[in-house]
Amino acid sequence: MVSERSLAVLRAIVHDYVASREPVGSKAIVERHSFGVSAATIRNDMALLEEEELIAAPHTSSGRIPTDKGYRLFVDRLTDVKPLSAAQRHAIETFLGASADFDDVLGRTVRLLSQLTHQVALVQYPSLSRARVRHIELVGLSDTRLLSVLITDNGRVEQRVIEFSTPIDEQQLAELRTRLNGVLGGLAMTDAAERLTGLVDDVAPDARALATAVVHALGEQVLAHRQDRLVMAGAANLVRTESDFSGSIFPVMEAIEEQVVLLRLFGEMAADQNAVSVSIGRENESFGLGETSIMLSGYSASQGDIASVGLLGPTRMDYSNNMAAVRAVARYLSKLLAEG
Amino acid sequence: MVSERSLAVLRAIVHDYVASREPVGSKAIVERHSFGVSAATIRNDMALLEEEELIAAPHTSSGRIPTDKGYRLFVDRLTDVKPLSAAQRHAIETFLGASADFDDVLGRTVRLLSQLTHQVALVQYPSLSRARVRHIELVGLSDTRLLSVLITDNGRVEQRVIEFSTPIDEQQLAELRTRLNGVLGGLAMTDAAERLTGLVDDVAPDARALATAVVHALGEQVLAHRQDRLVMAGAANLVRTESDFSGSIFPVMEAIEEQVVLLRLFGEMAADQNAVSVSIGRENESFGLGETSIMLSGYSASQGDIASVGLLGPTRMDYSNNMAAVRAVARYLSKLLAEG
DNA sequence: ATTGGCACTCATACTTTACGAGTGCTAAAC
DNA sequence: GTTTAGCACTCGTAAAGTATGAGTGCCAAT
Repeated sequence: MVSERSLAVLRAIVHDYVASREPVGSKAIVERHSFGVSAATIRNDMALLEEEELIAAPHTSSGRIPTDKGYRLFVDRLTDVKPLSAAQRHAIETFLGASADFDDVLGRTVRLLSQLTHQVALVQYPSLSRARVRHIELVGLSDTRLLSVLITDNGRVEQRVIEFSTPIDEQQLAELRTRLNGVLGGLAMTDAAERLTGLVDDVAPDARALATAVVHALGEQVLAHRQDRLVMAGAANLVRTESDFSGSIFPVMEAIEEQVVLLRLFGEMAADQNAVSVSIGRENESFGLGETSIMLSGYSASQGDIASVGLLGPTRMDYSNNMAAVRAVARYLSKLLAEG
Repeated sequence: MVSERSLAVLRAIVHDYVASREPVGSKAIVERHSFGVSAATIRNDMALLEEEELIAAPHTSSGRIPTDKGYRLFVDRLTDVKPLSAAQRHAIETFLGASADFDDVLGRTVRLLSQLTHQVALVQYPSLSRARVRHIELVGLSDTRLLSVLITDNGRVEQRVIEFSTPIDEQQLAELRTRLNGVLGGLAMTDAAERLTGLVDDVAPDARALATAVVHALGEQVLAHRQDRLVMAGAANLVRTESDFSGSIFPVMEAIEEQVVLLRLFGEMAADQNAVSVSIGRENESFGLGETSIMLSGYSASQGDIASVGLLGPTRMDYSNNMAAVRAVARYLSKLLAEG
């Protein structure tokens, strides 16, 4: 069992190592923190911590650095979420205050978060499932190409091009548009999706082909287009922290750009709206991100659709500060979207 | 004056240095290329090239590497644009073939180009000026918030949220929508912008406030929203080539993420549709990109709107291959957009 | 449980030495 | 005039040896 003081020592080690990037030794601890005991005592505590695999030595005779397990314990039990500084609060309000459309808000959000934390910030587009259909527009682009635009009541605009082998009949198109808006307008997406299936049957046979294709495309817009987009900012920060990675940051950069991996990871991590969940180091190994930590929090788009906002960085990061920033930004974002 | 053979030597040096990243010496040149002369002769040529500042020595007694001026000469006069390999052609067609909407096409384009060149690929959104208004949709999001959606005949969808201090009258909104579509539908953007100004005067006084705000917002959507967006892919490639930079790539990454700098740079470089323009090393110093080369070509969106597509990477890059790739992708992109 | 003392470890920095790729120059050959 | 062989010289890099010192682990005393 690890004593209370041992844990305090762990906290000190995490703190100092994050700040200095250098393995911290017993002597440095007694100097920088007021434990009121000697270095030898700290050494005993450190031996304990090492036995528990909470800290490790990069080489035989050097200071210790926290292990992933150490960070985990630190995050779960040793850090109290300190409130943001006044300057940080102010930054959030000015940065997100003057907001325009949805895309814009998410864009500002990631840039803000990456500035606050000096890490790569990420935000996921919320699923459309709880939004309501506000308007559907069908616009012919050419004889055989059609653009369907789906507008939701929370300001999202989703578009899609539909290709036909035979020319589109303007008349049929207008009827279909009216009909779609009449039937689907105001419905929640999930309900709209259900309604879509039955819709084709009522259409005059000669307009059947058109209707089928459009309905199919809309269905995909609503369903398949679930939570498959991320916005990112601050990739340069990954370069800045490059020395925290044992190898190259190339694979990490690739994973970030690929998005697919991150989306899976986001999916697996719970997106609690009132907490910040953290995934540390090797916990992300299966995603090729064994040396990075990801932290995220849920935010609610209107109607209670929940998506995630968070950040990614080297395992050695300022968890305390970053968690506070993620939490604050997530809350502010929810608030902002609820107002709109 | 530099002899013909000296230039051939420069070509060899550029080629070998780009391939190996190592300063190339006289001996290596006679080994790898069949000049039919001895190393000493090559040395004489190299002395000439050095006098002309086309090559330089990293340290007194080592091989030579091309200077920016050397690359410039190489690009302007020594490289012949080789056609792409069959595999590359194939990649372009399969990658861009199955295209959906405009955003999607540009997204695929950058990813493709970054894969072909192993550099950071960039593509600029074309201005809307020559596109035609296809449809304008005004959708109330709440009492005081309005979403205006502008759809062009080439499939672009631009959106904007407009905020009001007083509640929106649904009736007035419907009228305004009908009127806007009636007046602007089918007009080219530039003409539409002109028409907008006179439009407010004809509106009933009590709807004046609404109309003014909407017209103002639309004006901005059309005009201000000119060429201010870039899509990027392959940032990881910058990390891969990190060793080609003397310092950190951090500032370069920042510039790329900032976009503003790049957009200025894009603006200053000519966007010829039939050529690839290249800006090398110190030529970009004023943009904080003194160690990178940028190359781009124009592509035409429908109706002859021209924007740029290209790439960015370390000065030491395979200009020959990359120029071919940029040119091919730009052409294919133009063709694809013309068809659509 | 804590502490001072002390031997031991080992990464880092520094110096020295050796090596060799590559140049520049000169004088001879073509 | 151009090309070439020869050779002295430079200088970065790698290898090897040496010193330093931060930091540990352990033990016996408090």
